[in-house]
Parts: sequence; structure tokens; C-alpha cells
Amino acid sequence: MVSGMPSRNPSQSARTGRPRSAAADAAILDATRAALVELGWSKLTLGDVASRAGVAKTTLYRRWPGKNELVVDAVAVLFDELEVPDRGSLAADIEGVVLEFAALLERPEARTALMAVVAESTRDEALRERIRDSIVDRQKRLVLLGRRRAQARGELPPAPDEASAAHVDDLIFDVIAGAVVHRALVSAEPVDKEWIRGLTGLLLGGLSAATEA
Amino acid sequence: MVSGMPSRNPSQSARTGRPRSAAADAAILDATRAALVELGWSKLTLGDVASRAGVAKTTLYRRWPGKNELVVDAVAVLFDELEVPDRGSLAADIEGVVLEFAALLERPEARTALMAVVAESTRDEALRERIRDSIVDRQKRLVLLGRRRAQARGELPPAPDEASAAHVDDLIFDVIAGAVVHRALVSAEPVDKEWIRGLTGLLLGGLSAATEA
Amino acid sequence: MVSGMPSRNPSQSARTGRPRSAAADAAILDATRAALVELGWSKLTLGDVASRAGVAKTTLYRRWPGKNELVVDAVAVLFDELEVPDRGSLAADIEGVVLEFAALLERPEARTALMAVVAESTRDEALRERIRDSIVDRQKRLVLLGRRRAQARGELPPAPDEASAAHVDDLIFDVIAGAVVHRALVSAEPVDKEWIRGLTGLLLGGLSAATEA
Amino acid sequence: MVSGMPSRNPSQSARTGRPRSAAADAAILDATRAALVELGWSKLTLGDVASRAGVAKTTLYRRWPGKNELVVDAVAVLFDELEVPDRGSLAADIEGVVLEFAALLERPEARTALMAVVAESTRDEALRERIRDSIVDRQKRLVLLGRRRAQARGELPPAPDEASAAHVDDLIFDVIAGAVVHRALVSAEPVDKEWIRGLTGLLLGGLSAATEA
DNA sequence: CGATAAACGAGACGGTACGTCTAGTCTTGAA
DNA sequence: TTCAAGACTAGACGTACCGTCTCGTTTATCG
Repeated sequence: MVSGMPSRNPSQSARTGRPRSAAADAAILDATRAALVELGWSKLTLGDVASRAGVAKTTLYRRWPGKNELVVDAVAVLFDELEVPDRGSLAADIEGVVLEFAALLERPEARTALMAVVAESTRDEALRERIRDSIVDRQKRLVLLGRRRAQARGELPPAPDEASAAHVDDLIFDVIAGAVVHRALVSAEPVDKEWIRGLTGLLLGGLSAATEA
Repeated sequence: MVSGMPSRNPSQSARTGRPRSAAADAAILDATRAALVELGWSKLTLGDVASRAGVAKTTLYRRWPGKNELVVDAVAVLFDELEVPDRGSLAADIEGVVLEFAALLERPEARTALMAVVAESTRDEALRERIRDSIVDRQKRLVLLGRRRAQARGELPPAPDEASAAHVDDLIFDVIAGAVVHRALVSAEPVDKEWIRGLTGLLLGGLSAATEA
Repeated sequence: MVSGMPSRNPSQSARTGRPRSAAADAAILDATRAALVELGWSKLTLGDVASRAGVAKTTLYRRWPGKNELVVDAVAVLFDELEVPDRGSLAADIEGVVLEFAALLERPEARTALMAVVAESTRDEALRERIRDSIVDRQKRLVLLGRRRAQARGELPPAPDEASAAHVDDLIFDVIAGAVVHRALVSAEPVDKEWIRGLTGLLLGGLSAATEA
Repeated sequence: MVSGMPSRNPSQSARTGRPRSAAADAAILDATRAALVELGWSKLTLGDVASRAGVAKTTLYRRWPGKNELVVDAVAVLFDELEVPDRGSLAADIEGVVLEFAALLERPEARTALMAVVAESTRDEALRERIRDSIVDRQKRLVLLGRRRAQARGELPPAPDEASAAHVDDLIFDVIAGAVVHRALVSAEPVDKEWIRGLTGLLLGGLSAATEA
């Protein structure tokens, strides 16, 4: 199943009756992003999204359980656009992906939505799953790719075993993503080139120290 | 310093009229934390907080502009309880403070509130200021203290100048706080001893590499 | 004629969407009268009316602009119950209708509501219209009927022309209704048989004197 | 005791302490009338009256129990300005006083206040008393004076006994006042010369018919 | 003259209702 | 069976007044 798609009736196939409009899904997600930009998370209402999308509220509720899940689906695709540019060195690759991530966090729909759904997810197990599936786990590919590329270049030693490599990947993922998000949204200070260089230096130092040991 | 306190009438001193009840402030903030634990951010209502506190809604609105500001003040004190335990080495000190921070993020009122107000702050400059003053900047003392202690122990070289030291402190702050928050709330995985050891190792390696250069 | 009914969407026909519940209208008006009896005008709240009627506040506000208009509609039907009993003579007819009117003004919902909405109408042109349409003009039929009956009996000469007859009708209407209301509510003294006999005598004398001239 | 004055401490004289400001009474009543003109009964608030009068709310509540009583006192003096002009005949006298009364009912503070306090009085015995004492009974002097003058002129026979004369006076009072109020405020049509002539004709006819019998 | 006592302004207080908004569901007729 | 439309119940929102209270201050009379 492709993430981000609202679930079809799960029990059995709906052979009879009018089929759901495929266009409606796209219109709703577009409208959601547009409303996030204009209004932000807390002032976004599903009634407004529905009318922007030219769709009845019932249509919307038939496909998503509520605001949280809709917004997760609406912003997940933004994160899928992230890439690790091949800039020739691990340091440059890290700087490149961080720049992209910082640019993403400049977009108002991402800024306002990300923290909000995470906040909601602290009391909603299903939402936490959805966020993990649609956003978090999908972006770990960036760390994996960066590491493999560095190993191919000889900048990092080959992984002794997959399990411990995955642990390190997870750590690096949380450190990079966490540091950037914290800088951008909590400390509310610019993620500029200088800061990124500092972060990259810290990481590379830490990684090489770890591999030397 | 009196941060975290609701603002008295700012223009001029209120010598006249009935003075505001000091007990009400405490009751409201206690009620806010209790409601956060029970209901979480999104189901917390100011009417409920008021009635828990045994206070009229107007009293609450007279002192705080809204839910965001109230919650910032209510949880800010939780962050003030963080300390850097002196465990004899920089590594142990980092592990100690991260453990404390992780414990704080286990508390439901902190979990649900922190991300939520940050999300709101992306569209509210005044709220951003308030968070910075009441929470973020106040906790940077932890990094400062940890660094000074390490320098006193000789684990880190003395700072060449204050400005660049502050930059490094800020970086370390965002990396540690960001990584822990991201691990706990976004990745939604446990901040356990093993993970903390990995993070600490990465940091120490990065720091020593940086100071050797 | 459907006066007293809340206005349907005025611009164009509502063919689409769920139709408004007809039962709700009746429940709301009943609840309004009941609340007027128990609480009186000034303590009647729309929230209370809604909950008595088993209806949400929004349903109420969707149909009436506010308390004034709702109460006018709620009490207008009481006035429609007034009749001119055929007692065989003009004097007896007048006494009969005044007795009925006095009995109406004994009812607490009418007492408390009538003056209140009139008071409000002194600053609200639309409300003035509504009162005129729903209450005042509808009751002028009583005077018209009484006059026609008296003319048929030969107690009053036939009207020379309709216009002047209407003027006299209006005068008689204001005199009778005004005198009874003033006695009952302003002077706050009983509208008993003796007083009614005096009023009737005054009117008959005045009418016969006018027609003799 | 002169009506319209707020009650001093009733039990016994207050010899000691700061005496009440006499100027405050006047300022409050003036402010009340001004607020009635601007805002009308239902939007008049005691807080606004107090601030218009340059007085604290407590000062106001120390003197009047509430809005109803304050407004009765504030408008009662307007009614005391009514006079029966001596125009030489009973018909002309009636027309004169009705004209004055109609002019009074054109004043917004009187229009909005009179019906409102009467409406409130239907559920408040004490208020009913206050209205009777401050307004209603005081204006019956007008009917008494008109009757005596007409008797002196020989237009009406002398009263056989005082009791029945008082009954007739009361009836005439309710008829005139009621008709004018109903015409002006309920029917919401102009109390113009033509209508007044009709009313006067009706009354004179009725009175002469009664005295002939 | 100093003590006492009430009235005063200011404004905070607990309440209550307001009229609006949004959530999520339900009921129509049309596709 | 879905769809657009829109009415429905439920309940929070933030505001406005209510009538009371608690201050510090003022203005009188009385001892």
C-alpha cells in the first residue's frame, strides 16, 4: 500500500454504488496545504478545507478520521521531496541535505503542521503510527543513503553488522533532524550556512572518533 | 528575574483598586498542569481550567491572553527544575542531564504541551518570544554550566573568546535538546541508557575533534 | 397567511440540503412560552429555551435573529385566540372582548412579553414591523367585526366611506387596547366588570355622539 | 417624602461618617438619561452610567437597588413637567395635555424607558409600587385638574360624591394615557392633531352621555 | 485635635449569558 | 453507494455585565 492514500473500505471490495471520486482526494489535500499556509494549524477547519476543495464535508469525513490524519497525509508528500544531493564528500552531502531540510521548514505549511501533529500524537497511538509510517521512517532512507555513499567513497568503514549500523543510523537521524528542527522552531534562530557547518563538523568528528575506537 | 509571571498592568503602577489575588495565579497554573495531564493540549479548555482552579474565566483572561501563553507559563517551571548533576566527568554529566530531560519528557503535561506551543509559535511572534524567554534561553544555562565544569576539570580547553564559545554552546544546546526531543516525540522511541551513551559518545568525539583542530 | 412563522431562506428556494425540522419550530415556541411563564422576559435566556426545546442553540439562531423576534412569534398566537363573542348588542360585545383581552393580560407570558417587546421596538424598526404584522394589525379584525355586527344590527349607521371608517376603527382599537393595557399593567389595577362597564359606557356614548353629529 | 429621591439609611440618622455627595445623585440621573438617549434601555449598563457620571459603581449601588429603580427615578421627573394648559374649554384642555404627552413620548429616553420598566414591573411588586408612586399616581393630578376646571366652567356637572368622581378620573386617566401610549408605541403611528381631535371628540361625547344619564 | 466612621475611586472577583464557531453526524434529492 | 448541500446536537470560544468585594483615600462628626 502506498502511504498517504486514504484507506478504501477495508473489509471487502465495493462493487456496487457510485465509485469515489479520485479527483476529490487530490483536491482535498491541495486545499489542506493551501489552508495551512493561509491559516496555520490551529485555525484550519475541515469545513473550510471542504469548501476550498469544492467538496462536501461528508466526503472528507468518509476518507479521513479527522484533522490530524488529514494533515499528516497532506504534508507527508513534502518530506518525500527531500533528497541527498551527491556533492562528492560526506561533509558536503550532510550540508546539502540539511540545507534542503531547512528550506522545507521554511515553508509555512510544514512549519505549522509538523510540530502540531507530533503534539497531538503524544496522546494518540494511531496517529503516532501514522506519522511514523508516512513521515519519519520514510526519511531514514536519507541517512541510509548518505552512509552507504560515504562507505563507498571510503570515508566511513564498512558496517560490521546491519543491526548496529541501523542503530547508528537512527541516532544520526534523530541528531540531525532534531537539531535542525530545534534550531528552526524551538530556538527560532536561522539555520544558516555557518550553523550548518558547525553541526556538520560536530557530526563528522563524532563519527570518526566512534569508528576509530 | 520574574519570568513566567503574568504581566502586571504595564503602563503604570496599579496603586488603586483591589489588588490581584496572588493565590489565584498559583491555583490557575496548578490547574493547568493537572488538566494537561488528564486531557492533553487539544482538549484542554480555559473554562475547565478556571473551574478546576476555583476561579472565574474572566480572572484567567485578565492575566493571560489565551491558552498558548497560559500553558507556556504553566510548563516553564518544569523546565526550571532541570539540573546538571556533577558526576565527575563531562560524559557522565551529559548523560545525567539527558536522563533528567528524558524523564521530563515522560511527564504527560510536558510532552503534550511543548510541541503544541512550539507549533503555535510558528505563526505568533509574541508567543515565540515568550517561549524563548520562559523556556529556551533559561535552559541554556545547563550547557554553559556543563562546559565550564568540563573546562575546570581540563576536559575541554578554555574558550578563546566568549562569542565563539556562545556559538558552540548554542549548537550543543540545539543538538542535545533537539535529538532527545526528536527521539522521544517524533521517532517515538525510548530515550534509554544505550541510546544516551551513543549520543554522548558522538558529542564527545565531535567536541574533541573540534578542539584539536 | 403564514405570519408568525420564521422566515425561510428568502433569496431562493432551498431545494437542496437537509430540510429544517418543522417539529423544532413548535418545540421552540412552546419552550419560549413556558420559559416566559417561569422566568419572565428579563431572565429568559435563549440557551435555556434551546435546552427546554431539546434543540441546540444554533438551531434557534438559524431561525430567529434574537430574543425579541422569538418572543414576538411565541406570543403572537395567544393574541390570535381572541374572539368577539356575539352577545346580541354592541355594549355586550365590547364587554365580552375586553373581558377576553383582560384574561389574556392575566397570563404571565403575555404580561411580561408584550410591554417588553414594545419597549425594544422603540429602537428597532424591523422589530416594530414584526410586532405590527404579527400582533397589532391582526387584532384590528376584532374592531372591524364588532363594528360590522353593530351596523348590521342597526346600532351604528352604515359607514359613509371606508377610509374614514378605518380611521375610526383605528382610534377605537387604540382606545380600547390602550385603556385595558394601561389599566392592567401601568396602573396595575384590576380590569374588573365594573371598570369594563365604565369603559363601555364611555365608548358607546362617544360613538353615538359622533354619529349624531 | 419627595418621590424620586434615593432612600437615605432608613433605620436611623447617620450622624457620623462622610455624608453622601448630593452632586452625585444629580450626575447619576443625568447620566442615566443621557445613556438612555444614546443606547436605549436594553443596552444601558450601570457601569457605563457610573463612568459617565464620574462615579464608582459602588456609589451607584449604594443608592439604587438596580437598573429598574434607577431608570424609574431618572425618567419620573420628565413626567412631572406635564401641565394642563388652560385653553378655555375642556376640549382644548384635553387636546393640549395630549399634545404635551405625545411630545414627551417622542423623547427617546421616555419612549424606551416607560414600557421597559412597566414590563419589568409585571414580575416585581416593589417596582410596581415605585412606578405607581413616582409616575402614575402623580400624573392623575392632570385629570383631576382638568375635571375641576371643566366643572368650574360649567362644562361638566359637579361631582355627586368624591368616590365616584375618583373612579371616573381613573377611567379617563387610563383611557387617555393608554390610548396615546398605544397609538405611539404599540401601533407605532403618529399622534397628530387629527387623531387627537378624534380622541377628544370621543371622550367628550362619552362624558356628556354619561352625565346626562 | 485626634479618633472614628462612613462614603468615595478604582478595579479585581465569581458568575452568567451572550452570539459565534467548529466538530462530527444526519437527512434530503440527484447522479 | 457516493455526492453536494445544509440542518442538526454538542460544546468551547472570548466578551460583556452583573452585583459584590477589597483596597487605599477622603471628608465629615464626635470625643
